[in-house]
Amino acid sequence: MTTLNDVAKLAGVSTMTVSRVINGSGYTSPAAQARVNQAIAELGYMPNVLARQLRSSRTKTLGLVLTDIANPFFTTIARGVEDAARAQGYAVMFCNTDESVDLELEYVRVLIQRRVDGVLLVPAADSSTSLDLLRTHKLPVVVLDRRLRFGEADQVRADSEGGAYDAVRHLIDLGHREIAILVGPESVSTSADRVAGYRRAMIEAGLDPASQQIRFGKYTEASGHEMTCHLLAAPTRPTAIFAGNNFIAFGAMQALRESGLEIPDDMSIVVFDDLPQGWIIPFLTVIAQPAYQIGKKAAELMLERLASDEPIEPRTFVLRSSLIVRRSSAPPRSTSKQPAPARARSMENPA
Amino acid sequence: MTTLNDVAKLAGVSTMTVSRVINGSGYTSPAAQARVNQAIAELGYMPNVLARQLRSSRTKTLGLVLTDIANPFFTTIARGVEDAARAQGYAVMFCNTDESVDLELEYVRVLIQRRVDGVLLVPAADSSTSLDLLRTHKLPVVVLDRRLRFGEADQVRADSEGGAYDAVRHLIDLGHREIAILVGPESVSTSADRVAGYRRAMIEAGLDPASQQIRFGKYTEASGHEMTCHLLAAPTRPTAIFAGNNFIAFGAMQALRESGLEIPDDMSIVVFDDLPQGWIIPFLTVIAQPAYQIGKKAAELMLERLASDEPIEPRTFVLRSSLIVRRSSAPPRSTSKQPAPARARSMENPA
DNA sequence: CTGTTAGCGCGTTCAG
DNA sequence: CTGAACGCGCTAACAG
Repeated sequence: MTTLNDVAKLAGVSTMTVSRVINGSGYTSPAAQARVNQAIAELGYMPNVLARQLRSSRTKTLGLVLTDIANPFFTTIARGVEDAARAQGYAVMFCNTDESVDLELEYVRVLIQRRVDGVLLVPAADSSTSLDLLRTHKLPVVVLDRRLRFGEADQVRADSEGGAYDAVRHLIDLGHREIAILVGPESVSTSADRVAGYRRAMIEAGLDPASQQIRFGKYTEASGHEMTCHLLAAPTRPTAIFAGNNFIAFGAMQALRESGLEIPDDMSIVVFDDLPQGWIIPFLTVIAQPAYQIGKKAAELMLERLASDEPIEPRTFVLRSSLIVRRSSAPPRSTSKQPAPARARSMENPA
Repeated sequence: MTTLNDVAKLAGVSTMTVSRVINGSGYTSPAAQARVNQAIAELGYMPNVLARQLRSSRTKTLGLVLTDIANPFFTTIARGVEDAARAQGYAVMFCNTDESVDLELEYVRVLIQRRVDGVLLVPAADSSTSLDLLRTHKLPVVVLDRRLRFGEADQVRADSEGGAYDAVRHLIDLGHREIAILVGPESVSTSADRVAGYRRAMIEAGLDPASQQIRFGKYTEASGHEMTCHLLAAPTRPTAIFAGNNFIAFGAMQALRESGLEIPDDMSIVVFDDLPQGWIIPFLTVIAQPAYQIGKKAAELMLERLASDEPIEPRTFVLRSSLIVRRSSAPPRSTSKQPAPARARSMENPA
């Protein structure tokens, strides 16, 4: 590996002059600059960022800890983070926790040891240990997608409560009265918030949430499948399902297929989470979250904090999510009493 | 930040003893170990990996440069890489080139400057500059998904030629005679190989590839849409489309919908690339690539090379891809002359 | 078994 | 405008 020293020797100057030329800091004579630049080109020299980082104790690297990068929602968030980070010369390290607190903690340790400048975190169920550790080491944190019960940190997420309200309201407007909701772990805020929005819509419509099927599981296809099977085995079958995320919806659809039930004829389905345009025959009625914006905004908050000299008060951004009506939701077959038209709040393909 | 020195002072030993305890290298007395460990716990000390890296000039970090992490094929590869890397204490830095040679080069520069130990690369169209740069800096490279025309490096990819042959053979067996193929850039090996497999199957069946529609574009939805529109506007319309990847297929399906054409009644479609189980109503007949295995194998080759003292000859692994017959392919409507049954080579849901 | 010395490659500080 | 000295935090190579 060629070093600053090699360049300095070849150019016949000191290492400091080379350093100054590279970083454009301080004063250097045009003559020196030319010689240095030529030496750099000749040697194919590339600065050792490691040494620079050790010296400055800033790595220009962010850690992004999320539950599953295979989920397009998080993939899109990741792109938002990366684009915003790269724009300011930051790199990103990705970590998949698979919703495991232990893995999360392990990754947080790795990120601390690698001295990232900040961590963007989608906290698993109970991430207090990770967050404590990060606070101890004075690393700034931005919490993504989920609400934080305790502690202070910047937070960016979509409006789960409002989105769920819109989704359920849509189903009620279509005439549904028996509406099941399938969400992830009760301890994850998105689950709780989506159930809260569900409850609000039901109560507002004079329906009793207590008589409905509200199920907590995991945000996975397998869990969605299992919960739906239980749902269908129960004595009173709902006419509509509100799935807490896209994976749960996939599992639910699989279970419905196995039972020979058609969507939306036998069962309407509305999903929290959209898929990228074109990934599926436009079919699912969804609550679309601004995933890219969530990632971008989170990275920007972090970078702003890192760039600021004065401490910044923790900020929380709740981005709007929007109902997109497609073909998976329709009035219930038997009881088409109130054929109130669905009120789409967004275009099919927003620009 | 607490340092080795702080720990050493608190434990009343030298920094070297602390270092030895932490790394389990050399001899240390149990008494010293105990005192050091207690001091570490007391201070919440975490080693500064940066300094360690600077000293040892090994970062235990791999760079993964791919074209688009939004593509589930690459997402799955990324998981394979990450899992294999983490198993040996390596971290991974992800970079999205969006198929741009310039971005690729920029990222490769970043990775070199950050002194990653090796680079896993899905080369964009003509990546010789990036590869040259990597070779100059003596960084080991594993090339993923695509074939390398020149230069030597480890390579891991799926069998594009054989997979394409199987796909087209399947369509021919169904009775199709007019089969279009839509692929990515001609300069990308997967495009060329898939066309080669296509040609072999056609010729073997006594059909003339030259009379068929063979189109090169990009591996994107927009390109798939555009190519399909051209396809449909041509005087002779094929009865089947072989789409070079999933995004091209999405664009094609969109174009078919716009033209009011039904799949598979009016047009059969077979796709190179599967989606993760459950992401779509099981519908598309596909050539499934072992994406996770590709990523895992590539990372393992790299780690093996990094761990080895002696130089290792470049190795190439071509993994089998497999036909999964679903509902998007059927005999052509008009000319159901040879209703030869499709020979599925894989179960619908392989375990 | 333990400590001392030296230096990884760079940038800050302060003299020239 | 330029250079010399020093240290970021850690570990390899020697002593002891």
